[in-house]
Amino acid sequence: MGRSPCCEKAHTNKGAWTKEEDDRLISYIRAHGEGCWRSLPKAAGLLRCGKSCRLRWINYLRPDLKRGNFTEEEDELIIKLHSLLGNKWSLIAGRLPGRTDNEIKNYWNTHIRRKLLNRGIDPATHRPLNEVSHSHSQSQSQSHSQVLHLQNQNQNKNQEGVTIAVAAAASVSTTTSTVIAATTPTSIISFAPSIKQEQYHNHYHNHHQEMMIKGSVLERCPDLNLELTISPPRQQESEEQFKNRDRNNNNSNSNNNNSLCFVCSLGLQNSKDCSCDEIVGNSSDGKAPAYDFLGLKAGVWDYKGLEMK
DNA sequence: AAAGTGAACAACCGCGTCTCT
DNA sequence: CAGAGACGCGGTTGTTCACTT
Repeated sequence: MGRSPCCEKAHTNKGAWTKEEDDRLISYIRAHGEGCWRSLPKAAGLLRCGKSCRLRWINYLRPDLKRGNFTEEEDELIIKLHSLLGNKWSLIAGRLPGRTDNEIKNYWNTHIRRKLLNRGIDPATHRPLNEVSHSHSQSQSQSHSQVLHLQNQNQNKNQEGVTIAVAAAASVSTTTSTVIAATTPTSIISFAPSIKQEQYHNHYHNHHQEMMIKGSVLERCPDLNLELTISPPRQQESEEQFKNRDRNNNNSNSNNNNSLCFVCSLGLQNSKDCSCDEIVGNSSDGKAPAYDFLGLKAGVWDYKGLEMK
């Protein structure tokens, strides 16, 4: 049985949007908010498919879009994130305020891909082009699938989910500066409801495979450090316990006053999104100053947060 | 000035996943 | 639990524009 079309194609416009259509869409969403894309076109008086409206709004009309050229820092961040996440454009876009997945995807294909090739790096694997790499492509796909798996699992998260502590420390080097990024070692991914710790171990292979995943990420991106460990679910921790732990984390990092938040690291000091005051990053050895890489505020890496804001 | 070519990016399409009934 | 509808994502295509010949 085939899938029914998302709209009556015979009665919908296609191709470039007109100013009038844009205005209709904007005013409708201003009045009623986003969502219900299927019914939106009719309600807004647009002869468009709901999907098309959603895409137009998200990629072009949304008021919080940044537009304009990508900065060198954004370039490097995209490369880092891509080496970690692969073609998960929406996840990457979630870490770049004001940028859309489509925009980043296009930018990758037109600019960054070439840039990496000029550097002698394979944009698909982030490895030197002259490196023949059967094993590398294997580990690459493995780590990407692991990330994907984490994402998928987390989409099912609920109150009883097992959590996985993630110590993610990363340094993002740019042409103008070096920003050290780190999160608390107790960063937590909320996990699938139905997967208990034992199941997790079965599901996420044995220790050996775990090390391979870590290894593959580190190999491709030596300044990224991902530590996967098991911790009790966040929900099992009382509010007070959590606050205490959070406080301790902050205290232990009181010397890291040089930290930059994510927004500032992109050169957007004084932006409304700046969160320098809230920086909680640290590293287990206390050596690295930290900023909130991947939005890991308060040590909690809610993986869902990696998706579109 | 016109034709050809490639880059950039907006938009479309198909499919996987989630949610609701 | 199954099926249908809705949404979101990633790959691909189409169009426009700038540059070169």
